[in-house]
Amino acid sequence: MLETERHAIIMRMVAELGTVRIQDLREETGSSESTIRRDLIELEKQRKLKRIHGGASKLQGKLSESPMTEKSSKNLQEKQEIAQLAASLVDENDTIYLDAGSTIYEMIRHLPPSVTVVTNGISHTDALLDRGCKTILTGGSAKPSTKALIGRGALASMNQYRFDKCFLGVNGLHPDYGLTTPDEEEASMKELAIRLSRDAFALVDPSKFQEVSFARFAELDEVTVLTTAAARESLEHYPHSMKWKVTDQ
Amino acid sequence: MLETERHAIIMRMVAELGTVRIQDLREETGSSESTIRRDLIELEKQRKLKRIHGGASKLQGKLSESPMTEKSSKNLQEKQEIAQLAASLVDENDTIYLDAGSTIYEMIRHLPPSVTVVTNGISHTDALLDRGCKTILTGGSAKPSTKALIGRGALASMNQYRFDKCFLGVNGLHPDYGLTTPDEEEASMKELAIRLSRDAFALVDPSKFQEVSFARFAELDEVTVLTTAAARESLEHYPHSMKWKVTDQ
DNA sequence: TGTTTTTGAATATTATTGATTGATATCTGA
DNA sequence: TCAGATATCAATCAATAATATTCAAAAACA
Repeated sequence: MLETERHAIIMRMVAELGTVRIQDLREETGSSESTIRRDLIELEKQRKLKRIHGGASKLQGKLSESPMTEKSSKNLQEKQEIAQLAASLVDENDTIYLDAGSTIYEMIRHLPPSVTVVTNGISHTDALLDRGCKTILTGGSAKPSTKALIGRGALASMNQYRFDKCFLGVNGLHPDYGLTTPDEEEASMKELAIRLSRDAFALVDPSKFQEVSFARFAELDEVTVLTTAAARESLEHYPHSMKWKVTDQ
Repeated sequence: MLETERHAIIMRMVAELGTVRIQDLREETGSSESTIRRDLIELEKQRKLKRIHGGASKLQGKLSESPMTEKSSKNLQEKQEIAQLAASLVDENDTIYLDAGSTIYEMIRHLPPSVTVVTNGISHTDALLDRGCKTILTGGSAKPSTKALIGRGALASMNQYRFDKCFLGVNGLHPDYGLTTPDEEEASMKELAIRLSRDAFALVDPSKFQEVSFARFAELDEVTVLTTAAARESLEHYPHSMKWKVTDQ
């Protein structure tokens, strides 16, 4: 069994189960415990997972996987629905900001080609250009794990523009803690995007409800939250001042 | 079995399976292990696949390089030699600027991982991050054909930095018309890069000698020209004030 | 025919693996 | 809370597998 094959198996199991123990991986791959251990060390170094006593767990929030290798298909289905709703809010000739991240990525193929898009997601460029959109990247440091552009240069670069709308990914949506995301620098980008936009939208799939991540980037009433109809019942736990938009049925 | 046949088989299997082991390829082609090994080395050099311990896997950051139907392999060979020469001029911990373009791309895998790289070539990011370099993109509009970042935003973004060295692609090198390139906006980027760098280098394969393209971005003596030894005889047609560096023999 | 290129086998070098060890962390039941 | 039992971990080492290198035979070419 090749190293890459083992890594693929490990990542798949981690993605599916959330956490796995070394013994299970040993059986699944037919390799020895030492080898699995070494694999986990390697994968942790690549920021693909987190090692825990007895096994490994997936990184929460962080999309260590590329936009293509998606998690569960249910999750993907939800993301696509929300993304489609988000794209439907974009008007012809709008100038919009798109956050990095896989949920936002799903919006691209529903966008009108006439929009001008500013983004800090390097992975979005191919799809945006294919779609025919005018595509502008913020500058800045490329973050290896998510390929998001961040840092001083990215903020300065974004600050040159103003947007009709911005669309942001979110890792936690909590009544007390507001909108949060694991990376402080990405949080700064989101924060600035909101300030520079006439309207701000957060794409939140139901798994992010009641979750809290590290860095807060917005209060609950600063953005319009887009989510699935399935989450409708959860809405009562949040302040009435919030703005929501949910998908059909 | 012809070399091209084997290469076709290998590429097909890699494309279908994602990863293949050498033994399978050996059986499939009926060639010896050594031959397969040589094929894989060759295909890796052509950036068609990635060699891994025990076999080969397909490139993941691909998409970007495919439309670039590689010209003659002689041309590629020359580019690689020049790129290697260029990379050898980079010191540990340098901060450098890399132009967009395929010749410059070939430099990346020879760079010391300790360098900080600023670039306007979106296609370079994957390779730079794989290499472990600190990677900074200039912002700006993404040009669909070359995936270069250009325009006001790109210039403003680059202007935040200063470089030890910059490395530029060139389309024409002419005794009277200096260094030229087809796109005016890319020319502006090159021009500014030279101004912001302590040392500027142009990578010029021999087919560009005596050529003239649309937009001039530098005089002949503003940069050090890197080229192959094969071009040595052409050098006398150019002013003596120019600085050259040529590959070995 | 002589020359160059390609190939496959042999060998030396390097990387990966799995077992073993002692150390460290977690769990259990008082 | 503690101590003992158990499980997991990091480090090492020998065995194995994969790789690079070399060389001579075979094939392709002129």
